[in-house]
Amino acid sequence: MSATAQRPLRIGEVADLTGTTPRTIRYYEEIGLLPGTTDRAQGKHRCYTPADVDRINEIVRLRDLLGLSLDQVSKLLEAEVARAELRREYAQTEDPVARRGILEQALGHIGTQLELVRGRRAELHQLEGELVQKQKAIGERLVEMAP
Amino acid sequence: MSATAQRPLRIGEVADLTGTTPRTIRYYEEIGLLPGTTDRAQGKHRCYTPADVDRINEIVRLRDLLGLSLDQVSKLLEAEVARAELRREYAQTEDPVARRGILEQALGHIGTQLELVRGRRAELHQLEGELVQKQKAIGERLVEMAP
DNA sequence: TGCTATTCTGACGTTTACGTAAGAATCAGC
DNA sequence: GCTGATTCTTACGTAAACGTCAGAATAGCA
Repeated sequence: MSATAQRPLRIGEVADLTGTTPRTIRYYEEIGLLPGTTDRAQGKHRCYTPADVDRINEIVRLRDLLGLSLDQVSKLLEAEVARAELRREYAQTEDPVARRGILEQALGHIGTQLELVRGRRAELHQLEGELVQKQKAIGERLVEMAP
Repeated sequence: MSATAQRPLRIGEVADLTGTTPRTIRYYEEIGLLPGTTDRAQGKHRCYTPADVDRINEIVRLRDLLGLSLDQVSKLLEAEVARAELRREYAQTEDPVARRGILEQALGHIGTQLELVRGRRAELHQLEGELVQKQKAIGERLVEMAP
């Protein structure tokens, strides 16, 4: 496999990759949005993986696109943390009933997020319609004015 | 014409109608987002029209749906002062060229708003797509599990 | 091993968008 | 004209989401 640079990332690089700042990343860790790198001696540099970058990008998107507070994002992603937990369980159980239940729960969490996104999109659609109406109205007045 | 209650509205009513508070409305006036009711003696109650309600609703929607700062909203709506100025000019000029210019400017502003709304909607569309992908993946695993 | 860039940990500062409280004034109804 | 509800102005308070600064420590490199 061609390695995509497995070198651990430092906080500054991650900040650049996610359009944030080191301070922001530390803050997210501070409020529990990001996992405090559990095995890290006091004073040592934090290091991150591409997966962490994905996660931060996800946070930023929920924050910016849906206008959620970090608290709300946290709750929404708690479902995701729960999913990670569930995946661990999933790998460890053989019981097909349990596995099915876990997957179905995951489906539910994604469903919640989809509802939010679709709701927001519908509102924007409505707003767009009204703007187009205004546009038309003005356009007509312009036409009436000077044919 | 059946009158739709031409009685001027007070700040508390407007707040209820727009899902805001009197404080918020005064604040918007304070920062120039709403017109300081020009003809109002110090200490007298503010009074509003249904048009004002519409305007506040517009502000709230831009704020909430697009996540714009009040400063950005202000710019997007052309600081109320400038708008009032334009309306005055529009009403006072007979020059069709000037009137056309003003209307065209209005069209431009609406165009800007439309771009924002559509852009945001596209981003949400993208996010929705990714969520649906995840959903499908899980769904397939469920099907594979127990047909 | 030494140097320089980056990061670390507090801790206080800042901005936005209001909330809240106080005391006086206004307004609608009786 | 009185009264109770609402509003007025002024001013300080607040929560969220970081910014910024200081002084020490670390990491990568020559």
